[in-house]
Amino acid sequence: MARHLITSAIPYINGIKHLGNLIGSQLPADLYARYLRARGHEVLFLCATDEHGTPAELAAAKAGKPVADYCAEMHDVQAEIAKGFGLSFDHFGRSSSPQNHALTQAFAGRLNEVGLIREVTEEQVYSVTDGRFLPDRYIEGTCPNCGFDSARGDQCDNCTKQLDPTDLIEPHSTISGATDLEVRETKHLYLRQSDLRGKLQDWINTKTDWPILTTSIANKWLNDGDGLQDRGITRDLDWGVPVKDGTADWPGMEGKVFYVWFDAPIEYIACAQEWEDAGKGTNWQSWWRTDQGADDVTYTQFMGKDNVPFHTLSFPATIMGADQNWKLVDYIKSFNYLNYDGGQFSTSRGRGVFQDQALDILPADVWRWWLLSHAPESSDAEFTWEAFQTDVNKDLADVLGNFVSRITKFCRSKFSEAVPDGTYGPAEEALIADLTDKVAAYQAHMDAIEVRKAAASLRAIWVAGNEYLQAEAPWSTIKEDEAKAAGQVRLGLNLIQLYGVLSAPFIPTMARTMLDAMGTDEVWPDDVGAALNLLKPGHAFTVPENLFSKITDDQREDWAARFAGTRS
RNA sequence: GGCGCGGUAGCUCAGUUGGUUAGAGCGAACGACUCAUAAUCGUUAGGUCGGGAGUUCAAAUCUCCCCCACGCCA
Repeated sequence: MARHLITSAIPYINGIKHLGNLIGSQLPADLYARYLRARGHEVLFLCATDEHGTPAELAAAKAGKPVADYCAEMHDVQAEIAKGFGLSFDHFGRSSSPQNHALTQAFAGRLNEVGLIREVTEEQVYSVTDGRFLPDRYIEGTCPNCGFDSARGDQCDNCTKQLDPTDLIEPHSTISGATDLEVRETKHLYLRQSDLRGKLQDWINTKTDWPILTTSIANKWLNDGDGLQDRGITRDLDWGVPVKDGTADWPGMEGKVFYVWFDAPIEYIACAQEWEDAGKGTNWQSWWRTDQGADDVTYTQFMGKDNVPFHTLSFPATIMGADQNWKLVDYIKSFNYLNYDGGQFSTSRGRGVFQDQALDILPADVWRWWLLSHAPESSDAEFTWEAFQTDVNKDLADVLGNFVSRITKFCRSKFSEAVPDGTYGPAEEALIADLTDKVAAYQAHMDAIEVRKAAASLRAIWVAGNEYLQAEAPWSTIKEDEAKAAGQVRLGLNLIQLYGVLSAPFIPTMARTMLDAMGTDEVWPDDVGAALNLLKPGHAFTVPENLFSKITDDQREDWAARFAGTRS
């Protein structure tokens, strides 16, 4: 038994996420967490909402609510959706928690103490009407190069020329439309990441087993141009973690907050503290401090590719720089994007299926199975309604669901709703040997977090059951040798139990239904032969409702039309 | 413009350090079966592995050039 710390990238607070966000981190993380727990390991699986920054403030303003209230509400909404998808977080925290405030400030104080913080005075555009400094992308005006009237402060989308906000003609705030903009001086803190470049490079170089996607992105940032740059870790905003030097005030930094990308990863740690404070566990330090028991912890992070630079460099820079025995990540599993019907999912245009809508139309397990079996591991993946329909109908209804139906109903009609008494012969021994290999392959893929391959091997295990039934044909056997047929049915019923256990990480609800119908608990089949003898003759079971009803053509067409356009 | 991941059967994808007739699932055709959600099982067809050149006894797999798609950055 080992100890595994697992974190999923924390979703941003401003609204409900689409399916791409789900398969990009939370869902595979949950798969892995469930698998490791099933294998008997000790797991701490954490996630949270990422709540600070300008987009949260703007979303709250749009909703006409104080930002703190807005975030609290949206946190609950996201927590409910996560529950709906069966995400088995040990705690779903908030980056705005008091624990994260204190820890973020403590990290900053420590980094300052060891000389890794420098102060920089820079000029930024201030909007008098908005009462705030404006990030470049929130300023628009006419491009001095091409005359395009909606050029942003960082770049003109029309002629692609890179701009400074001060280059714009008739600049205005995109938040309020205000034109009374002025340039003001403001002071910010920078983390001297460049000082840590060598240490980070050495560390990344040891990670030869990481996905190429992960290390290539890290190396690019370490080596492109002048190499890793120092990074501003503060902002002129109201909503965030107030800048402090540990617990002391930071002269000249009054009224400023830490940049969201500084405090968000620290929430991974603070979340463990929240977990303990919520009474869900004890000794959170034993998961995060190598001097307090975390030496034997394996830490795995899941995220989309856009998050990789922050997890391979910025956050490790914080951890290494602090030099206080904080746990570094052991393995980063990163994902590409899921596209929707030939294009991108678009939150702004409401294109694609959002998580709440997905749960409205179909059970979570259906989404879990399709998304996981098509996880964008090696490249971007493609969601189409046609593929989704044929895949889930085939896999979940025809291969798995129908297997459960045919064997339970056959037993009920020819024997009873109890496991019949019959022995296993050569055919059954051959199946056990075959399944022993297939289960080993499944475990190997799960251990390696090869999500698609694990799904394929699980499916092969389901198919093996149908192959067996087809070859042995108990419906024919029973006509001349009832005892032999009884053995075949007993094996078939035991297979349902086996499938329930093995499938649980992917489709926990259906798996639960299968195990409940068989009246058994979840016991991992370390010995497949023993596992297929778990249900003894006489053991009562019930015939479950169909595990999954197929998606009809009408439903598919309806949904395809409904989610193509704008979300109301 | 720079960089990154890709470009393998109709579709979605596998292909370890280069090595016998390039694989899987879906879809298709045909056949078997009839217990079951008209489900299942089997067989077959199908690819000059984006294009070109090179290295090698041997390349989807290495090198160079080009084309295409997507993404990131400036």
